[in-house]
Amino acid sequence: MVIAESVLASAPTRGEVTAARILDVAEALFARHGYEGTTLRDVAAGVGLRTPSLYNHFSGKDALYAAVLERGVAPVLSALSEFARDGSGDPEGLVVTVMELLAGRPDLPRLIQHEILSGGECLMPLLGDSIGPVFARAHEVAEASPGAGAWSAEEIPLLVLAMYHVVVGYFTIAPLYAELQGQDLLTQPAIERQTRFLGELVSILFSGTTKE
Amino acid sequence: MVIAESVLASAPTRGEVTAARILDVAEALFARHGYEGTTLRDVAAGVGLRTPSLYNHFSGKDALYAAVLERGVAPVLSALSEFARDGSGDPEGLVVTVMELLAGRPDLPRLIQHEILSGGECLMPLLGDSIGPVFARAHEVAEASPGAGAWSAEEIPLLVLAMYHVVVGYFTIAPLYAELQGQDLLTQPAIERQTRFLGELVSILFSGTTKE
DNA sequence: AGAAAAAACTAACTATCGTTAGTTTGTCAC
DNA sequence: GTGACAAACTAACGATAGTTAGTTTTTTCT
Repeated sequence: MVIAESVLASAPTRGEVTAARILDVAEALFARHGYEGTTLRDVAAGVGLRTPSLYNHFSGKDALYAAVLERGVAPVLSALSEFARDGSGDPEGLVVTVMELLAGRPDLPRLIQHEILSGGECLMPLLGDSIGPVFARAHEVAEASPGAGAWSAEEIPLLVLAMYHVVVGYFTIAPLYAELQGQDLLTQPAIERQTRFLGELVSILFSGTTKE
Repeated sequence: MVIAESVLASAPTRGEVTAARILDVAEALFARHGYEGTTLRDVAAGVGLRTPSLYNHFSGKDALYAAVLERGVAPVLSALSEFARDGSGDPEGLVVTVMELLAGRPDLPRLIQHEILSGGECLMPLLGDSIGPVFARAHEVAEASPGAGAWSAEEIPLLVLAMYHVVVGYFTIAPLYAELQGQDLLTQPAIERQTRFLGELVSILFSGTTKE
């Protein structure tokens, strides 16, 4: 059996194609109903398969869930790592990058939030050492900002958490907001507005510049 | 044994006592594992009962969940309504009030987040017209602030959503943060720190005052 | 074309879910 | 005390979950 192919890969196997389709359907269902609320029969039906056929691609429900989570979280983590790697990454650029990433996969934030609410036992192994550097870099940026000293050292992590929640929460509350205010937050103009808003937020909170 | 009774109420029936205990256990379990992930057998075991005994107090799992949600969400909604009722409520006071509320019931934010992730179909009937006035009042405050015009009209709802997510998200991510950074966000000093942080955030974002 | 491997299928098992029926225990008014 | 009612119990049902075994179809390689 030919193993995973990289950049110059050959055409994907039939099995790899259906495996990807399974991941797509499972991601949507896990994001909407959580792990316990999602049934393998629903996943199979979404793909157009019978339940046992899933076992030709994944060893079980747990493994499928882990695969969905890993595939979904990977691009975000790599963006975070790149931001924290060299000292050149600015928070505003990170926010824009992450927003573009999530806009293309609006199920991902809900998937991650479900995982976090359930304790994050499946997410934590994936985080590895991608998170620590982000906090470190946030400290650097905050201290080098014009309004230096505005935030105490113990407040920086709270600021990072706050930014995380604002970014992710926007997507998770979109369905409720649609029914509550009759406005779809996931349209392209709405997402662009939110991205602008986040940019201003970062500018105010990290650089200490008041809005003009 | 004489139990603590509310201000002017008669003594609670034995049934009311166990009903309250059922609600307590169910709230904790629903908050941790969500609706689908919580089993009535676990609820009963947590109370020290057999599963069918739950049906002496609630007509089924759905009704129990609805009761938990209603009891949990009521104080928050009344705080929101009071904030929006007369024009005197300031955002900082609201944030402090809500933080005190949630600090006393740290399961509540996770319960609400689970509900929102699942579409909020059970939450929405409870919201009624408690939410609209909050947005309206936010507009008033933002426009009457010293840095008036700093936020455009279309950004005010985003600001309200952002504040909501920062407040609620703090509690939902606490368990993961504990394992990730080895720090418990739910201790009293940590919550007081977060409350101060939120106060500064509101001050900056609503009043337009830069941190000194 | 034909053999071998991959990937679909049918059928069914075990466990556990929410729920119901019927019974026993406990509590309180008279 | 004794009857009446509330609230616990035991036993079990039907439905559905994840999973396995065994079989048939489809693809792939020579």
